[in-house]
Amino acid sequence: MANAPERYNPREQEPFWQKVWAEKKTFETSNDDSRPPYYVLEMFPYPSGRIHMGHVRNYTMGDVVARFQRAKGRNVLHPMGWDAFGMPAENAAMANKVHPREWTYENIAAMRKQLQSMGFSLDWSREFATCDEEYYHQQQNLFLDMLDAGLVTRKTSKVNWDPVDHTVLANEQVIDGRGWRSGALVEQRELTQWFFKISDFAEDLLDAIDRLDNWPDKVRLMQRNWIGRSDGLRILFEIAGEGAPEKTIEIFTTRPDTLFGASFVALSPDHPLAAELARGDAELAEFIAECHRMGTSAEAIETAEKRGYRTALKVRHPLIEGATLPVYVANFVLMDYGTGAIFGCPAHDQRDLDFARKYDLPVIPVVLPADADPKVFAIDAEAYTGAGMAFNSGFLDGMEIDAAKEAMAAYLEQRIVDGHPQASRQVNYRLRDWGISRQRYWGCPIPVIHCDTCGIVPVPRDQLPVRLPEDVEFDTPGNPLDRHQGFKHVPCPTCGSAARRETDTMDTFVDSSWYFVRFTAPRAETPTIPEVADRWLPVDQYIGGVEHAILHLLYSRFFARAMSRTGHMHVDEPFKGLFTQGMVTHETYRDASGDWVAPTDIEFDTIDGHRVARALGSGDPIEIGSVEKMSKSKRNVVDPDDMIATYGADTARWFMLSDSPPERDVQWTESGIEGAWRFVQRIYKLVGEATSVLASDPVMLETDDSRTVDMLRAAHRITAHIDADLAGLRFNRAVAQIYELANAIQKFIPVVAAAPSLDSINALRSAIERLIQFIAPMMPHLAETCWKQLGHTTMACDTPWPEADPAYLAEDVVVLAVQVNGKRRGEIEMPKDAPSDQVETAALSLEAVARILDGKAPRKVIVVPNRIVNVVG
RNA sequence: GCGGGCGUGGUGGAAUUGGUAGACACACAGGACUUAAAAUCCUGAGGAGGUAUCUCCGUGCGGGUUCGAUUCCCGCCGCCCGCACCA
Repeated sequence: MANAPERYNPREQEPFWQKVWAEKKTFETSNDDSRPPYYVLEMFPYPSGRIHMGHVRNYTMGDVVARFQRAKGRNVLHPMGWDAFGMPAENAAMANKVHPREWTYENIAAMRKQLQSMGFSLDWSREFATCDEEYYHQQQNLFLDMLDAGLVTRKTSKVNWDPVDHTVLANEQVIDGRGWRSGALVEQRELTQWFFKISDFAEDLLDAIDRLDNWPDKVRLMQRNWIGRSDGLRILFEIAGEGAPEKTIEIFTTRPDTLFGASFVALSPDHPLAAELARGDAELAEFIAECHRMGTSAEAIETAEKRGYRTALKVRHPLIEGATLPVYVANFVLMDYGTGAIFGCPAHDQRDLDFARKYDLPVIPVVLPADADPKVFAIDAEAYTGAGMAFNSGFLDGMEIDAAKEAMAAYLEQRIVDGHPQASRQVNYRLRDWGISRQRYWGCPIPVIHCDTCGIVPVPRDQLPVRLPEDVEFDTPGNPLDRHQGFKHVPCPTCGSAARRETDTMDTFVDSSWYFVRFTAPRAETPTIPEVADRWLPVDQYIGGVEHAILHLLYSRFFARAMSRTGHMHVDEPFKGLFTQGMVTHETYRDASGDWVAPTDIEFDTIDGHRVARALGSGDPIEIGSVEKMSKSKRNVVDPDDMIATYGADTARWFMLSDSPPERDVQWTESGIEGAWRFVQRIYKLVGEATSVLASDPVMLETDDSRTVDMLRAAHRITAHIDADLAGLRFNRAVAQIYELANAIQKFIPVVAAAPSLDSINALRSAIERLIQFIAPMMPHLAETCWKQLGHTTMACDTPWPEADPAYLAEDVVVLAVQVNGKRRGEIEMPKDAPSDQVETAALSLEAVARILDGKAPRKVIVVPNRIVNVVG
């Protein structure tokens, strides 16, 4: 290339190629395509107004996967959309008097432009926002289908109320007793709410985790714990004496083996029996009221001591003739787990022990640790919860815990109390139904009508969608829909009398629980086209932040099941492969007064090998602080737009993929981005040099220079590595391999230039073309520019992925390390697969080995073929 | 408290099933080019000692298994994450 410019200019090249891809519809995906499908998806963004570095990292990874799979011959679906309902739009409406719709769509337009400037291979023809009428219309259809299928329920229960956002939160959305979004301390309120019956699927959601073998173990474990299966026993305790409102109390336990150590029974303050007893006991009523005031925030729970109120009731011990146990109402017993009642065995449960010490109840050890002496074994301040053998326990004595549990269950199941078996096996889950009612405007309206005569009436399908009204006020807190007379007051669809429209909207997590299905047929007039959904799903590779390990991923797994049950598709697990990427971090800086300072306001220097920072302009000293997740409050945010303007998208993409393993946090550094920039320029220069050498006339046909074969060997070896690394999402390792290839080519170019042969020119062409193809998924614009310069008229992104030729991978000579007593003392070069005795002889003949052996014969020689020899002296 | 993960040069990080620790990059130092700087290119480098060949020590700490341990086992120390009155 005669007039090739010195430097690569991304400001010219990037928009150019983006325009070409858009015009050629390069990345638009057809549902009818004979190539095998591959669905790669990154978690779609909330349209906050600007993309951040976390988006850049997330979508760059997804784009590498998409472009790689595309080059490997797959029909790739790689869509993008917007998780567009939610509170921030309403907050903006309140603060700036702008309608949430307007605010949201403006943000989407701005962010779409930013994403497009990154050059992602997205199919923009499938784009939608969850606040699009089309989308929430279909979501209302789904809701009604789920209602018909019995997957939706309405119940009155205690709910988490966020006093700042004026709305209800699901359990999953309460973090450390605070609203996940507002951060406000959550209150408990009694409300009637809509629920999805996710707990119906608890068993299946749990079992199927075992088969999600392309998910991180960490996420699988978190989901397992969240579902929280525990196997236990419900046991009936007979109430002793007369005058009690009931004959029995049913408790739940996972430790029936410790029943002989029971010393009390405790009821939840919300237990119906407790309420009944309180009617005749003012003091108990006061105690229960006090418990309710206590709140259930994490802080309240942690600081609350175990407290109980001793009722007049006693129950008979199920096994010990004549023995009775006192019945307490205790503040630590939860009504919505198990039966709301427990038996306490203080010796083997810390909480029960604390309670027993406080109220001076007996502590009877019934599990003996392996080495303990039964005569002296006693419980002091710590309960024994480990393994051991039952003792003090009648027919259980001598059994290990598991056997004792089983024996107790089998025994009690046979006994009849009050007409029922005394015990029944019970599986309990921590997972609760998913409350989806939100008292907000900017969400998907729940399509039902409340009629005093007909009850709950679904909005007829031909009247869908229930549209969000435009004319709403955000001046007062609370739900604008509830104040909107035209929206709220409607005739009953069944009887025609005056009725009330449901004014709650759905939790925005509903929107994100099926968007990945909708992408397969985004304009369908039904929620899905089942055969199309079945073809694409499950998503082959889903990529996003680990913060969604429970909420979003569990809800989506539930939705896939619900949608399968209602016939919208036939795939139970939505995401075959899951990858959770790390965060983007940056150093933090503070000035003398302790205020955070933005990196753009600082200049850096190196003094005595130490980095020092000064404020731009004033020159005041700045303290370099810890590396933290980029956040506005710490002012350590770097704007992707600035990076793209300065270095271009490819440089930002390359930096995001280099060095740090994708699942770990990556630290954004100025030197790192500079390094990426230099590599972009280096590749460009290398291609320029290679191009001129490739154009030279070969002076001979073949070459006897071994460096040509070495070049090909390296190129093919690296091809194999990169292939495996990209398939396994080990981008940082692929990057290292690409550097090696670039280094090898750089050394090879002068070799070819000095003595161009047909052989060496072909080897160089093969190597440099591979290099460009390897960088193509990572730096697509640079790759296209280079590809063109290498004389191609087709695009790099349309070129099949290069293969590694096994002939070049096979080594005929290997270097084996030689150890003496496990210490490396030298190496030998041997033909591949040389017989062990030859290897041994060669190793022993090494001077260093002979010197250390000092004439003595080795005791043993271990030969690991083609790897290592260890001489044991 | 329960559960899980991590700990390797100045830095980010490599290292198949236990088999040559430190690939690749960043930063650094020296050199070349330049009036000079930037850019670029070349060279060096885990630590200690030695002119060099070389020797010793080295993957948080202490043990163990093994011909051989960053990798497996046991016990500590430190950091990070998740759950948290779930009976």
